[in-house]
Amino acid sequence: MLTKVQIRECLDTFAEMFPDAHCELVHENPFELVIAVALSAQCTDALVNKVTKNLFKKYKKPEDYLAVSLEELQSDIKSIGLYRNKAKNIRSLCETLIEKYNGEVPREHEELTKLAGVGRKTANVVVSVAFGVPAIAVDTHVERVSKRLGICRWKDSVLEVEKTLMRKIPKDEWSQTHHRLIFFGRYHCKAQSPKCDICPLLHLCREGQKRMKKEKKHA
DNA sequence: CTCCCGATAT
DNA sequence: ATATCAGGAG
Repeated sequence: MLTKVQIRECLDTFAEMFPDAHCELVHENPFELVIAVALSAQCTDALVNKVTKNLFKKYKKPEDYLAVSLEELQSDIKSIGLYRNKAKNIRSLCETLIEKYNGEVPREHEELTKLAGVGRKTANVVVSVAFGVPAIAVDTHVERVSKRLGICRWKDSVLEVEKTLMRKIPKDEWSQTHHRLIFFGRYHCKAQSPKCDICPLLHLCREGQKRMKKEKKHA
């Protein structure tokens, strides 16, 4: 496990590598963000953006998603995968927004998680990106990077990872760090072929050092 | 824990 | 061919 000073070094390095990391899901309002994040489960941001480009032209309000057949909505998001669940969730989510929230996206985390297809991670993204509330959404990248670097433990659950990160990172840096962790994971510390050979944090990364040794043996 | 699932990288 | 992708629900 990394020390407080070592974690500070990680945060500073993330800042140098990705100074303007941000939410890459294209959206113009909280409603579009909720839809985009709900669609993004087990799918790349790039693909979500490709689909929402047309989707957000066709569907502007919650009512619009309820005006078409389930099959039509499925077909509109099919290329994203998990499309049956996601189409069902979006319809249910829109019904709830209309019935309980006057068609608006609620600002409270607890209310957000009551929406179909919106779990803890998605709610964190929405409160953080749409409403400016400090939060750390732990997705596959944040989890992988935190575990590889030793910011948290390998056996930690997603919730434990989030708690650890909140404990070890100053609150006013949560949202920024969250996006930098994602960029670091997405473009540098990748799942399949991490760039350990050029990583500025290799000296404090057990996992990276292990990988480099293996690579040497293979060569 | 399993299932949902197409697109893309390796 | 297989792993992975801004996860959530049952």
